Amino acid sequence: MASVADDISERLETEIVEGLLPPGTRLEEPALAERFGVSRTPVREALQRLSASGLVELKPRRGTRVLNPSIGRIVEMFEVMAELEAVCARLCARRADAELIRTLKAWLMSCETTAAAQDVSAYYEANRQFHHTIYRGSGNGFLAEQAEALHLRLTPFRRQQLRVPRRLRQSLAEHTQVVAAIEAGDEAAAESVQRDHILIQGERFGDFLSQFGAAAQADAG
Amino acid sequence: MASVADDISERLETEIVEGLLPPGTRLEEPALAERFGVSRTPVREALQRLSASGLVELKPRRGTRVLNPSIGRIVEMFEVMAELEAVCARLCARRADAELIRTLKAWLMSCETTAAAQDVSAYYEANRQFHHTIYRGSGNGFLAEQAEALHLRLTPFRRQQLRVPRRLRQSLAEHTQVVAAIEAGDEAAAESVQRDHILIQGERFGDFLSQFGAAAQADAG
DNA sequence: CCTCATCAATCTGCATGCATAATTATGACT
DNA sequence: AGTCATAATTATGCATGCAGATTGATGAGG
Repeated sequence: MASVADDISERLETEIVEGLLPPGTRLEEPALAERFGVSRTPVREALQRLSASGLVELKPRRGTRVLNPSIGRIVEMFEVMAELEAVCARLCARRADAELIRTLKAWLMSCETTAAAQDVSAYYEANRQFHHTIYRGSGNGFLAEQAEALHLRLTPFRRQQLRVPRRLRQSLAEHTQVVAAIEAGDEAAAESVQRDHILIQGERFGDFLSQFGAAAQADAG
Repeated sequence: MASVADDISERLETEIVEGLLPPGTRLEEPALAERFGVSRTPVREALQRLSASGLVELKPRRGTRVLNPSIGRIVEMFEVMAELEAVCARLCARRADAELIRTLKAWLMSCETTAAAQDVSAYYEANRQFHHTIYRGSGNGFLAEQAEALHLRLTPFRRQQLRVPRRLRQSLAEHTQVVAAIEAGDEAAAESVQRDHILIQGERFGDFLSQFGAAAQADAG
């Protein structure tokens, strides 16, 4: 049922998100076409979609490469992510029902257990589901989609974040605070806690990259 | 320099935004190809981009048509627009310099004069520039791009809004308030005023519709 | 008269070919 | 030897062709 272009788009997307295709990697149509055993046409369509979702950069007549944003750009994206999540949390506090709060608490617990078990990939999934639940809990499907899309887009740069165990504990504490605020219907608190929760990741990213100095400044234009 | 696909994409975009291609219109590749005097290939690419920017809907094997979202969906989009604008206004109040405030006041005055002159299209442009200035004034280029993109995407549905003269006067008053708040550095006021300014356009049915959940799925397409 | 099944016309998705621009490799000149 | 200019190679953008799916049109049956 899924078209070839869709399939290629998905496979490339996961490879980019999982870090197999690092930022800056050039994606040449003939090579991809041969690799997937298809012609260039569906490959081109797949690249178009990835370009639209902001994962790759498609310069006219100059080829496609995995997006390699500057540090400043990434910080900007985390800022927007923080604001989107803050809005979701606020609307969630306003509109959430008992069912959603139960789901939220379930994922919170899942985050805690996977973190305790040092299961990194399971923690990532639980964390993603936790945030996803808040997006959906906003009661605004469009907002949820936008948040999900940006979350995905930022995944390649969030990957290194939670290697620091102390940050992970603090992150769990913030999750608990957000759930409490949402359950209490405290919109302002939910918004504020969630915004800072994400903003810290942006700052952490800056700290992380500053270790590498200007080398990471390799801008894709 | 601009590729054929880019050109077609832009032309279709303006036609959709300006209402020449109403929501629900089917876009057939052979017809467009003949109309623009090119082959189907660049037409397909153009449609892909429009699909990515959310102006058209591209169902596999079932063709492309101008996006015709349900009322509930439009309300959701306006709600997100309101939140994005609110964030821009808040950051603008925090970071704006004298130069930006001068520009903002200039566009505000342009809005007033074009409104007084009943020049609808000129007013639209002045209004767009006014909001655009706030986006840029946020100091976050990524945020500005997102806001601009959503603003464009909502244009077909905002077109009928300001036909009501009373709404137009109120809109101008709200603009004045936002500028005042930004100039005073009052982040909370700027955020609040701007959010309501946009929310009124979406008619504030967000809370109402969220209670019904899937009931808002009554899609006309 | 209306509903449903079958068939023709049309459109979409993918493959392939070609011209042009960009990238890389090579050689001449300072 | 280093730098610049030139040529070969490669990739991109668009045109064209074909198989399969979808749309609607036509005719049979209730």
